[in-house]
Order: sequence, then C-alpha cells, then structure tokens
Amino acid sequence: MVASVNSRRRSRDDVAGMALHLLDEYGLPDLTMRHLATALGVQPSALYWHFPNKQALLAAVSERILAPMAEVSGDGTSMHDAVRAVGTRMRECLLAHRDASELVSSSLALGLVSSPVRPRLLAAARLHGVPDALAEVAAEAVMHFVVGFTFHEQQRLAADQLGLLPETAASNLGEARAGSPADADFAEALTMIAHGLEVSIAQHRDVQKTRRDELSRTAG
Amino acid sequence: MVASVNSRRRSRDDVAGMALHLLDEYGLPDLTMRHLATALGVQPSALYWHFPNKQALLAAVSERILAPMAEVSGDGTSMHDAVRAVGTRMRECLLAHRDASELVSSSLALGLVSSPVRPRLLAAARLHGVPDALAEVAAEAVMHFVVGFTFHEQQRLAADQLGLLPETAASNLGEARAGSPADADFAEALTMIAHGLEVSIAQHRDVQKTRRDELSRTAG
DNA sequence: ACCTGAACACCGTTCAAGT
DNA sequence: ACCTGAACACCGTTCAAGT
Repeated sequence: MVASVNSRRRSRDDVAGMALHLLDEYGLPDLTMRHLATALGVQPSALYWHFPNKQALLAAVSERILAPMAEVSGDGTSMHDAVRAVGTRMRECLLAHRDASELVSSSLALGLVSSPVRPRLLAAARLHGVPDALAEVAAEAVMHFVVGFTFHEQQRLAADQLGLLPETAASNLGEARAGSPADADFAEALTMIAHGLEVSIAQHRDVQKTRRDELSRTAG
Repeated sequence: MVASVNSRRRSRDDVAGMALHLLDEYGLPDLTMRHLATALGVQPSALYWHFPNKQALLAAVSERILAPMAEVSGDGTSMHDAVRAVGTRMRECLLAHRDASELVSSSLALGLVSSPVRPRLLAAARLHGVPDALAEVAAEAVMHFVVGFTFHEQQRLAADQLGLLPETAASNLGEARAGSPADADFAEALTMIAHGLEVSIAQHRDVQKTRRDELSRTAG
C-alpha cells in the first residue's frame, strides 16, 4: 500500500520522511517502529542503525514539521506584529500534520528540538531595540501557549474523527477550515500575549528613564 | 514493598490513590496497569472493573493532582492578581507530583478533565465587571502557558534525575527550591499575560464607551 | 459486586550474524 | 555500511469463569 518497498538502501532522511507520512496517514499512536519498518520494507531492528532510539526519530520528524518556521521573520512593523506572525505561523505548522502538536510538545520538552519561536522573537527584539530578556520571556509564553492550544485543538479533532461526538458531528473535512471558531479564540489570546509584551516593554522603558533622570539629577 | 497487599476489597479511590503514589515514586513511564495491580495485590484485569481503561484512571489521578486548586479564588484586588494567583497555584499543583504536567496535559487535551483555571477566572471577572469572553480567552492563555511551561520544567527535572547532565549537576534535592531561576521566568511570563488581559479589558471599555457616545449623539 | 486466569495482539530495543 | 533473524522484556485489554 505504501510505496518504496524495493531493495534500495534507506537514508536517515528517508526514514524520517516515511515516519512523517505514516503520522499523517495513521496518527501518532500507530507510528510504531514496527509499522515504520514494514512501510520501508525493512526489519524493525534496521531502524536502529539510523536512529539510536524512537525519541530521536521523533525529534527528526518534529524538525521537519517545524521547518516552515524558517520562512517567517520578526521584521514586521512592531514586536506586537512579530509575536502574532510567529505564533500564527507555528500553529499553522502544527495543524499541517496529524497529531503534530503532541509530537512536537514532547520533543520540545525533552530538549531534543529547540524553540522555533525564540530566535525569531530575539531577532525582532534587536530590530526594535527591545532587550533580549523580554523577548525570551515572550518567546516562552508564546511557544507554550501555541503548543498547548493546538494540542488541545488537535486532540479534539482526533476524537471527532473517531466519531465520538454526539450531535454537531465531525464538522466535516479533516482539514481545519479558515473560519473555524478556534481560529478566532487563538488569535484573541495571541493578541493578548502580544499586548502583555508591549506593556512589559513600556515598563522597562519607564524604569530606564527614571534611572537616567535620577542620575542626571544627582549629577547636576 | 508498597503497603496494602492484604485481601480487603479496593474502591475506585483506593486505586486512584495508589496510582498517584506510584506516580510520585516511579514516574509516569512506570505507572503501568500491571505495576499498579501488583502494588494493590490484585490481577491487572481487576482494574478494569473500577475503570473502563487506563486514560480514565489517569483522569482520576489528574483530578486529585488539581484538587488544591479549589482553595484559590479570584477574589483578589484585581483581574491582574487573579491571573497571577490562579496561574501560580496551578504550577504549584503540578510541581507537587512527579510528571504531573505531562499527565494532566493529556487528560486536559482529551477533555477528560475540565480546566481548573476557567471557573476561577470567570468568578473573578464577574466580581470585577469584566465580560466572560475576556476571562475565557485569558483562561486559555494561562492554562496552556502554565501546563506547557511546567511540562518543560518537569521533563528537565526528570532528565536531571537520570544523571544526564554534564556539569551543573542535578541542582540537588528533588524538590524545586523556592528561589529557582524557573520561578522568576514563570512569574515574569505570567505577569506579562496578566498585563495583556488588562489591555484587552481597557480596549473593551473604550469600545463600549465609543458606542455609548455614538448612541447618545445620534439620539440627542 | 469484585476478582482470577489465561489469553490476544501488540510494543521498543539488543545483538550476533550476515552481505 | 547497512540490514536480518531471533530473542528479551515488556505493554493494554478482553472475557469466561469463579466467589
């Protein structure tokens, strides 16, 4: 059923690629070393030549899922926009693959994959003269919110697809449509976090200014 | 090694209680139906009289972990304080038990346990005349941030305990000390979210006022 | 009402040995 | 360098049968 069961040797990338394919097709619970090996036309033990263990394999898959994050940068008009752009993009990455948020959440928590939010928010901060420390705090808030929100969202989607809902039904179409209510909730909460960052920046500037004033007063 | 292997019948609560005990003692990966049964002096299949499956059992454990949330209420001086109080309390609940955030995260995502943040923030909102919708959005942001942050924090702790760190070492003592750097990061990010809520509230009030003004203008 | 015994259908991982 | 074959030490869950 799945292609490439011929006798050619597999590369590390082939393995990760097939794993991502199986993830989309059958979901995380069925992404087992044994199924993956079968799909590649190989014995399960063969996978351990390419990856030391399953978690390492899943980390490689996580990196593929987050790859499109490279395309977004915080070069917007403000930190506010950067937070929204990066957060929105990350949710898109996670929604693009089945069970991706659960997978990425664990890779991130285990430290096997680095935050895709942090470097982009740091870059934006430097562009706008905002201290790194504030960007780091915002990056944590954004990343955890996005992963948590999308995890919740995706788990509900998976439950729906198993036909566990009573009335409203699976809202048809596996793909999340553009105007979903979750979209609005997500956007609102993300905006709230962005607002919080702006307040923190303003407070920081106030403190700086007060310090300067005191300094010039004692000096003058 | 673990008590209560006598012949008395077990209640649902006994099972959940022992599960929480095993969680603290051996961690989530070793919290298996078989280990739990052994600790209770019972066959694995016996557990399925008390719970339909493992996830339901884990949901019961999650509820025990979150039980202390009942003690906190949003009756502080402001919404800002309510957000901080509830968020801080939730993190304390999760840090009080090994691997608790991973466990609770999945129960929450599966919808087997309801948000402990939502009702408390809603209560606070009513007290302060803030619309429910804003409290709901804030509740989502706070909950996901807290769970995500603490998940990350706890996973690092678990890794440390397995002696996987090179230098700084496991910062001794399994218990998280009061002055940990994670505490400060957490507090800062939570404050940022609280600030964001305040901005959203202010914006809402502005919109309301503008509407009232326009109304009285067209009416007068 | 609560539990046993036995089975079913799986897992991830290791490791000597092959090519 | 890359993979096979076979095993090890596990899982969650079901279900007839017992008391």
